[in-house]
Amino acid sequence: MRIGRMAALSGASPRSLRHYEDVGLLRPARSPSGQRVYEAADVDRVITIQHLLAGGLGTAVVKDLLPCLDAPAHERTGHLQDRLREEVERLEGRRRELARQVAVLGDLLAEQPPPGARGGPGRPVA
DNA sequence: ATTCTCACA
DNA sequence: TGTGAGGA
Repeated sequence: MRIGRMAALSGASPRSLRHYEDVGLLRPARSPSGQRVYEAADVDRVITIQHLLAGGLGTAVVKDLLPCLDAPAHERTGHLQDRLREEVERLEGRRRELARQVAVLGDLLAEQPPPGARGGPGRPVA
């Protein structure tokens, strides 16, 4: 199938599909005229890639996990699981850091006097 | 009508 | 990642 159909079936825009190829996530064949030719079996792969990307993984990480996604379920090394756990830990750490920052900014905001008529909001104070 | 590459206020 | 140009 060509890029248009893959886009429709996977939900990834043609733009994204070309991008995935640029970063090495996909290697569709080419027709003699230069058009990308995708295998029907790649639809799942593209969908999985989108899930991983949506989960906040970088393209480098996703690229590293591709062999796991291609390998038959019975001969997986657990690398995928390890990597996902690693990412979850990293994101949870970030979540805690963000919560801390939200708390700090929240406190600062609470200390601010209500916006008055003069010297309204938006004016940087010295 | 589709897709391709390249480039960007 | 979107958008548009210019060509096949």
